[in-house]
Amino acid sequence: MDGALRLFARRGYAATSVREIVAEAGVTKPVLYYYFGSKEGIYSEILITAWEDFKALMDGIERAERKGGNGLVRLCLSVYDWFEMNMDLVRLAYSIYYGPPQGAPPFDFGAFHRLFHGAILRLVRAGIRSKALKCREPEAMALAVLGAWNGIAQMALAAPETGKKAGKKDLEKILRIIMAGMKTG
Amino acid sequence: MDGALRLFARRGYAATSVREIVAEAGVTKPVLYYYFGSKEGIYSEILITAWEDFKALMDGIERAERKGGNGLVRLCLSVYDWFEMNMDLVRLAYSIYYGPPQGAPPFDFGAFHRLFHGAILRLVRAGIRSKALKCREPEAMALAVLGAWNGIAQMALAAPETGKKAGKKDLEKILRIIMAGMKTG
DNA sequence: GTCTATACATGGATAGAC
DNA sequence: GTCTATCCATGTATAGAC
Repeated sequence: MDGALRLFARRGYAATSVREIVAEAGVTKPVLYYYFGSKEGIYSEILITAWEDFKALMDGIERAERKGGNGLVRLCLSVYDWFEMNMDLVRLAYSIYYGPPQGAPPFDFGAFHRLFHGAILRLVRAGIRSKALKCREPEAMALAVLGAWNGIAQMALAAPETGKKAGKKDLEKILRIIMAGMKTG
Repeated sequence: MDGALRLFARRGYAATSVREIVAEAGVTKPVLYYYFGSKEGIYSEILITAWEDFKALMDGIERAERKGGNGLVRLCLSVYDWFEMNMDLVRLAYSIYYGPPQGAPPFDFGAFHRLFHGAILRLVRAGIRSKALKCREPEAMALAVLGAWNGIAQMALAAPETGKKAGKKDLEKILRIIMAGMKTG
């Protein structure tokens, strides 16, 4: 599954052949069909596994949040850490969520987006309630934060091409700029 | 070329067959090979044409800028108009620039990005010189603006799935929020 | 459970008539 | 320049031995 994900992320779903996948894993075709049933099968299995992992991460953050307060910036940075450890998955997800399905079976990539977006929105609202933030449009504010996160993540994804190495530090910097206009006082 | 672009954007490069392209255009395969040489040929031709078009747009904005002043927000909105008229192209471009090449021949999608980014950065610096903006980090500021643009564009691209219809108005709103922290006074 | 060998569809691309 | 018919590589998937 790791090898298949790497190939899907680097060549695309349709452009990756079963031959390449099994070669990468050092096995033969019947092995793949025995365990996953089809090319679509291994693809779906990869995504379901990743989704469970992401849900667990967000659950953990949510719990930590309840007993201590973590903050918008911290949330974004934690998710960014996960992103850096799962870049292949995110590359594949982005390319299909925002782009063409490439012949791959349907998958609800929006679920990742909604879970993250929801967490941001909750924190923004909490900030407004506690008067740490002054903005009257929490929805737009959440979008601005999410947009910043996406922007940096995408620069990192495009990095091999551009040479620019966007990272956590840039994310922090931009988040601060955005929030400068929203903070009270 | 229009039909091919539509298919590439909706199914992906590798997942689109020459058969489908010629069927969409109402011709036969030899016609495509006569005019474009190969599947890669028609793909490259589409992208080169789009790139010329985008360059012309940015040239026009640049000229208008020199004699009158246009502003960051206006620039973003103009490019957003172009985006809305070329969503198929942008969908394809995003999916390959940020994602896997899908077996398509190399193309410098970064050029679009650099041209837009450069224009934003110039306007930010001009704003700082004229003391309309107070930020000391023009690079990060430009990234925040570009990120906002990308965020809205991507929500629009994902819209068929999510049902949320992000558009020009949302872009304007978010740009205002971002700039609230950067404006002087 | 894992291999070799192969079935069968579809892919991109072309030959050759008109 | 545009067609019909076809070539050949590659694709996913499986049969059947071990």
